Amino acid sequence: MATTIKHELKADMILAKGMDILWSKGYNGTSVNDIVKAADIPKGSFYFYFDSKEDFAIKALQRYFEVMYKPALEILADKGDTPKRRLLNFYEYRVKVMKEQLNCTMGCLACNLSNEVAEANENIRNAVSKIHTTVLGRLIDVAKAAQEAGEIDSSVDVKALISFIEDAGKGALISMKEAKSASPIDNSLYIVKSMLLK
Amino acid sequence: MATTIKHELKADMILAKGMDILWSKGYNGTSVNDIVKAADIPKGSFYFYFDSKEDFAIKALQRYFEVMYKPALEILADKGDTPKRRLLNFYEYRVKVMKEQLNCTMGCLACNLSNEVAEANENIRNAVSKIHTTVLGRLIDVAKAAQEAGEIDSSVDVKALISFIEDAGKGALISMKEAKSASPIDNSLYIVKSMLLK
DNA sequence: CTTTAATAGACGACTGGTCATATATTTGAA
DNA sequence: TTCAAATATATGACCAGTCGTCTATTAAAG
Repeated sequence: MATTIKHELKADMILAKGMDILWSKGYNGTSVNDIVKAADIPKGSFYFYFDSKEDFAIKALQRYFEVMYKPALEILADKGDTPKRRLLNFYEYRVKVMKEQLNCTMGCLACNLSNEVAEANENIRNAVSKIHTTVLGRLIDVAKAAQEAGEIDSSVDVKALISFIEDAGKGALISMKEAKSASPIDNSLYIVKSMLLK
Repeated sequence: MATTIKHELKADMILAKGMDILWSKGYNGTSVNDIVKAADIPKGSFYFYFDSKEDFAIKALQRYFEVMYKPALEILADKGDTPKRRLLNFYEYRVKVMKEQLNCTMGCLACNLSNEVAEANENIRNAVSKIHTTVLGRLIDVAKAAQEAGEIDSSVDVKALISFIEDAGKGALISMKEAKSASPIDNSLYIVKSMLLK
């Protein structure tokens, strides 16, 4: 119905406005007041559009996946390039976004929330885990295709390698924020290339 | 003087009791009440021993370095082994502690605080940065020694490689907490070994 | 007039931090 | 050795403000 669409539209507007705060200040560092202020809505409205702050965070994660990961996954799936090239395009794209779009701040919303509350909040942990499992699965699929195409040596444990590279990327984001510098993510990309291109 | 020692001793006892909460629940997730409850002291006493919650966190980080990193750095400096072997001992020790002592929970206090509040709190960011810079410096020194001893190929950019491995370790801790599993840190160690032993 | 969408504001619990007061402990002079 | 003066430590009630949440009410739509 029209009302439902309108409802979803406004909920998405609140998510869009509030997501950045959650992203930069974290779950416990972000108050519902911060969100309603950013979205310029009355406080009472927040609970009309979301069950709770936790519900908001989970929907923000879903939105994050749609907005930030979908374009990256399209690069990964683009059949115009070889599998290995698509893998590298994916990694390069992420570094580019982090530098040009986010000025080496905020990092990854999913990683931030995971690191902050995964141990205390099972629902958020599951929401993040779902995203990371999906992305990792796609990456491994492409890497396997690269291996089958002879672009990656058959002796390589592709699943282990890609998981490792993905974790290295997450760690590089922590260092990036801590050092306020692009060098950790540049360095990560540099080593990943040397590993995959050797 | 005696009084100062007594003062420091009690402050350290409060730190010891409160550190675990800060470690597992994060900065914003931990209240001063949580700490005084864990340490079984009146609320007023907290502010006799610490200037603020931020001051407590910074001193907790220093204590974390003393308690958790010092033993690891001793392994790294142990002249009974070759440089490369010490490097591997260091990485193995950390995985062992994380599995046996921490049951694959909590991760690294410094990384947790860094990821949560580095962007919003300059003092905590500096405290964490100091720790990570120190540790990374020691690792690079040993890796350079390994290179000079011919244990690592002279073509390798040691600083870049060790920084990358360190970041990979941090990322693996995020995945470990998220997946509630040891496999990310096991996998990280496995790949690091294959990189250094090849 | 009924029903649903939207909102304002109050709710109790909790936040980090302060402070007056009370109790130990140490000090120096008698 | 004694005893007060001075200093260090201990304590929990209390502060103003904020937290996430909810309910009573209004606005709008059918």
